[in-house]
Amino acid sequence: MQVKQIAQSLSVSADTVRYYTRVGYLNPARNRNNGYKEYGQKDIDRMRFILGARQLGFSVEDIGLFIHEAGKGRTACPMVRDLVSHRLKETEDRFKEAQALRNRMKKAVRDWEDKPNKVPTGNMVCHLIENFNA
Amino acid sequence: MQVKQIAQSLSVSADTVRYYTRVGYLNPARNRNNGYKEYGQKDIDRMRFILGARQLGFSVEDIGLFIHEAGKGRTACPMVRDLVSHRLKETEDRFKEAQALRNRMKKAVRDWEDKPNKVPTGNMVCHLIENFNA
DNA sequence: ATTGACCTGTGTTCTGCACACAGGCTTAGG
DNA sequence: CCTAAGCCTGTGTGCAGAACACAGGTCAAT
Repeated sequence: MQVKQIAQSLSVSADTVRYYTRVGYLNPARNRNNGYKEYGQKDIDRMRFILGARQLGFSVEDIGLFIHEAGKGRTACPMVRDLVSHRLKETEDRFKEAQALRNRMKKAVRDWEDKPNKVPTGNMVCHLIENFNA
Repeated sequence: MQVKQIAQSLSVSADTVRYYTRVGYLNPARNRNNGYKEYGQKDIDRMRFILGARQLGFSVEDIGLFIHEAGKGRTACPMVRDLVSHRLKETEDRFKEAQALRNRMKKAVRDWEDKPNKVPTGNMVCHLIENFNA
């Protein structure tokens, strides 16, 4: 199974598969004839794990820790539990930040509705932005 | 005024100031003696514009467009108005995505509360992740 | 003059892929 | 048997928006 094939069967790009291979999370065999990477069921299962973890907000590095731990025959579950709360906090922060930004932007759009365009004066670039109050 | 000083007076890092200088948005003079960059009021005003624009979700590249336009003596306001709605949509998307991710993560934490840790079996890395249903 | 603390500019690193590119493979036609 | 077209491959590089590393310069106090 070549890179394109496994990529398609998991609905990701071939580059994504190459990336996870590059960082060592997938370990395809090599075709002796042409040097192409040969992926198998093990790689598919591994990819599913990776994609599942990404869907839960874990970083690629986190996933490496899990894989490493499991590779030594030990349970990675405690690490998963520990890290998820950390990542959840980060996500919560990003969520709130995006929300606040969205609100600022909406306010800007409203405020600007009845303001004119102006030619730049002095060091001013755009009065809309410079005079906007968060 | 050296980089550290302007950075502090605007509550950003010196690296941030260096960055905007590197991309050409700030144009400090050079101290003939030591080659250090010398920032002035113009740079402070420019930095304020940049930071204000960043607060409104504009990309660094967007800001470059505004500066370029204003530099030619033309009003950048129409570009600002055009771009803000585009960026607002992006922000809205990121907001929703962060929200969805947060909810998935919260559900995972709840679901996992009454599930045990398990030693990895076969190609499985962590059953918590592998068996989680979004 | 010399120490030591601080500061500087430049180059490199980060995330998670996407893209560029030269070359190899495969298949249809001649 | 050869060739041409067209897909595929691995490797190397690029991206935002800074943060970090580092060798060396500067400056006040000795």
